[in-house]
Amino acid sequence: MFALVDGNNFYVSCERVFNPTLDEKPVVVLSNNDGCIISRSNEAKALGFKMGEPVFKRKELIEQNNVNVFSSNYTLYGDMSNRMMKTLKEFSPEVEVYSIDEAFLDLTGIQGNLEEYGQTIRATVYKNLGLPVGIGIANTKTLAKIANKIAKKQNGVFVIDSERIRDWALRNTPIEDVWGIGRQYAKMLTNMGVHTAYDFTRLDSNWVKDRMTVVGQRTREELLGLSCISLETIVKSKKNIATTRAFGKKLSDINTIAEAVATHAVRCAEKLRKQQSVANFVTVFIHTDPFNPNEKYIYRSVTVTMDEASNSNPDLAKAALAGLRKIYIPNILYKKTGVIVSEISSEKNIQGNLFKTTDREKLNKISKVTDSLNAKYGRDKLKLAVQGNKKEWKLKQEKLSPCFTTRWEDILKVKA
DNA sequence: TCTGGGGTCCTAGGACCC
DNA sequence: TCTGGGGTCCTAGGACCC
Repeated sequence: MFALVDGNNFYVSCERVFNPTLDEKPVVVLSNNDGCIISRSNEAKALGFKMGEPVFKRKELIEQNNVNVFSSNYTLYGDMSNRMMKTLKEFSPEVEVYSIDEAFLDLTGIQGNLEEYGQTIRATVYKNLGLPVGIGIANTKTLAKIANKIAKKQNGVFVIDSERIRDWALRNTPIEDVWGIGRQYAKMLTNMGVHTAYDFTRLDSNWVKDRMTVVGQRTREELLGLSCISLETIVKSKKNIATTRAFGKKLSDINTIAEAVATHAVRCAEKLRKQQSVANFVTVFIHTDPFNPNEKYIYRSVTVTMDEASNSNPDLAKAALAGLRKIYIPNILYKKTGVIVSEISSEKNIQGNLFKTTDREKLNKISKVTDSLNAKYGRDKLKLAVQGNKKEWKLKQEKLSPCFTTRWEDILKVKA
């Protein structure tokens, strides 16, 4: 049996933990650059705020209802997430951290009533962290997802442990709510009269494979109660790593854009080092505002191959900046840039370059010192000169809450 | 004025090999 | 009329997830 534990309105709930005056009030959390609404309290959902909506389109609704608005504070949410996962690991030896707010637990061998066990998990997470979660339990991950959705509408825990309940759950799950059925497939299926998860299971298996590949076929099997997707408890190293951001305002000057590109490249290097990998390719892209109908949309990108795979800040920044110079066109207002590294392999066995003698020892030492200083004194305390100081490209974060759990100055003060 | 930022997997088709 | 029969590798594009 699998349990899917999922934080309710996770980002909003994290904000509420440290600011109880937000309880029972409409709250929304925005995406980077304060662009879209990406987390909503139940009260905000009731007011009609939609997931992913651009916030500027709902200014009025926000003001009329005194909605509390926050920039996203990933430092806080990430730390709360780690703490939540730690608590969950007390309840199962096998935990797959599926996303920042979700985890699958292997409940094989748990004695006694699973519904009660779920309620105990819920209560413990709430006691330890103040975060509300919903828990779905079933014998396949896809069914656990469905159970989780039902749990949130009921008392927080729902168990699918009989054919009768499975049947009922499938008949009451709209096809677009099934894990693995996205917008395109939902549209196609609805047009054919497939409206619920139950309808989907009635389709011919080969027909499903023809039109939705083996992935769709697996989803169907999982809904039927045949487990095809196993628990993945080992964190796999990433095959691509990206750092991309829109600018706070549109930019044209190459030097300012270069600061952003160098900083994104350094961020990629840090992520590589964290998983003990090196990358061979560095892709840089830059584009104008895709939403402005009055200007031509321009998107340019290039992939630079480095002489040797690397994870050092200067190597990646150098490659990324060389790429930027290739694609940059002057006198254009750009909106966003990003760096993506790929062809990732282990840092333990790097393929050397015959014509280059890299002092890798030295580079690694520099990286170690840089990482430890920055861990202690804050991100980018030690940085490359090309990363600049002006931060003109930085994103908007006008409504950021403090980093309550990760920064000494931000610790909550209580008056007694 | 204003619209996020990450990832993964699968398949078809083309280029190439013998 | 009729045009072999295997393979591999790579890429682009499309689907999905949070």
